[in-house]
Amino acid sequence: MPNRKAATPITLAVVKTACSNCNLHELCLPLGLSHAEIEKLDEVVSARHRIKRGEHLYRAGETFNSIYAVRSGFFKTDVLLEDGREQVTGFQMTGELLGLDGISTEAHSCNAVALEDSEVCAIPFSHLEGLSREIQTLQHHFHKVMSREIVRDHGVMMLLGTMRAEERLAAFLLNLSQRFTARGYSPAEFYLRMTREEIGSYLGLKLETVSRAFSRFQEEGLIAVQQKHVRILDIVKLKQLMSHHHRE
Amino acid sequence: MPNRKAATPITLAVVKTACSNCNLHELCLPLGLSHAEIEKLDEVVSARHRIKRGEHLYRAGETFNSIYAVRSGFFKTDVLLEDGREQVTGFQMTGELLGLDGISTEAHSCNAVALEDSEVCAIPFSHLEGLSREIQTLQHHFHKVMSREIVRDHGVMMLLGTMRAEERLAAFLLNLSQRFTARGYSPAEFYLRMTREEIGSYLGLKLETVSRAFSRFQEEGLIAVQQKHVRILDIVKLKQLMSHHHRE
DNA sequence: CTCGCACGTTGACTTGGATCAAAGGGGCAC
DNA sequence: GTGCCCCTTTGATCCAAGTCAACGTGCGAG
Repeated sequence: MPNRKAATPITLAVVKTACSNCNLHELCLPLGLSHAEIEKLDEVVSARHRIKRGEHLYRAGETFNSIYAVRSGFFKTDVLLEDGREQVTGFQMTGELLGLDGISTEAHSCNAVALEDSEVCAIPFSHLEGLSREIQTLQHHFHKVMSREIVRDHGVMMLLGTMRAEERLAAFLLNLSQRFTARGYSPAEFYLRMTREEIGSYLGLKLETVSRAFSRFQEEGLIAVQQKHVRILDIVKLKQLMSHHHRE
Repeated sequence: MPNRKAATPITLAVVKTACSNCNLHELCLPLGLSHAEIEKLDEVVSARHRIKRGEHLYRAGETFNSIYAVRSGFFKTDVLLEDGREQVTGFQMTGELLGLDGISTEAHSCNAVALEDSEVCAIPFSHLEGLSREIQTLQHHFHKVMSREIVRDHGVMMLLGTMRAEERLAAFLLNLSQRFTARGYSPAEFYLRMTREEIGSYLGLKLETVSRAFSRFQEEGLIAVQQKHVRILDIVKLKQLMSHHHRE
């Protein structure tokens, strides 16, 4: 029961971020914190930024200062090779953190691009470290988030290293479905924010292969797809696709 | 209590670890700590374990309690799919940490296997968190290590997602060379501890493809390879291999 | 030391996904 | 509203790596 609402009247001069007013508690950094602890976190989370579709939140090589929590919208992160080859390393949605890769060298090691108009909360990393020396729950949760990123990356390595094209796309769709569900959206129907080429880059496939796999899934009645709109029709078969090896 | 060089081969009582006596300072967790701080870390690093070649340090699904620092030896980590497909997610050598993936769910998410007789220092994770609330340098360095793991994984995703077989093997050899160098070994000559199949699993290739790529490199005078012994003859060309896209 | 078997190499053939090409269609800027 | 360009789909062909097979070989268990 926050009584601070009454304390701050209508004055909205500064659009200060406030984790305590944010409905992303259960997805984002404040998970498990007491109300008093969240208010401490409020002081650390400096500001909210708006990023328009197509704009960079940060670029590889830039100095690392803050990590970012996605308040609303959708991002991709990617790495570029000198010869222009691109690997999308992840897609980030509401409540997920961006910039963890920058801690190691104090410079961002990838690009973060908004795939739709988005808002992020910037969290100066040194402040976060300070606060997590005070609040054990915050420290532990932050470690879990970093570790989860490592586990996620291992999952992608498994996908890229051992799966066939259709398995990869099935895994991708099921992962999206599960993350939309966790955010209160439909598990079976969603809009993709990324192009076929970006999906392909993430999955280690060419855009034509992604497109063909979508068509095949549709032919077989697993999904209904029209451009970026996807409806999952047979989630069971989609899951089975991944557990069968290629030869039956 | 030091001077355990003449370790009796029969009594394998767990030897007390001491970071302060360990020559891995500059690679391992104590990096940047003062002498007094390292002594605090000594109290936390509970014990050293010997792991014989082929034995598991931990298995996917086991409860997570500690992370491990490789004191000597060589490990691989891998993830298994239900249908038996395996993805090697990494190779760990002296001074590197194992088990970071277990923090997120409090259970290990992969298997860690010794590729040669090895020793590890177990670091109970809750103690490490406790100490890193006290010692800012330790906290920050631990965060850097986790972040470095994420960056490394992104590198592997790039490799798996965009590179051709020979580029992958070149990247792999150069990475090993660089890590051996950092440990004071020759940058140009080393023994592989893993089989062609394990290399293949890590690189998303079949063992025959790995073998053929080795042979090709040898034909072209880039390396001399005989079984697990590798000598790099032309590091410049090996690096060039990676920056050219497939078509010239 | 030596014997057996796991590991490695090489060849012939197959194939899944890449490449090249061409033709819609839909969303966004104006 | 409308026009253009990017995104997507689909077809035809190619090729890098996978698969299948057979034969070496060197290491470590005994």
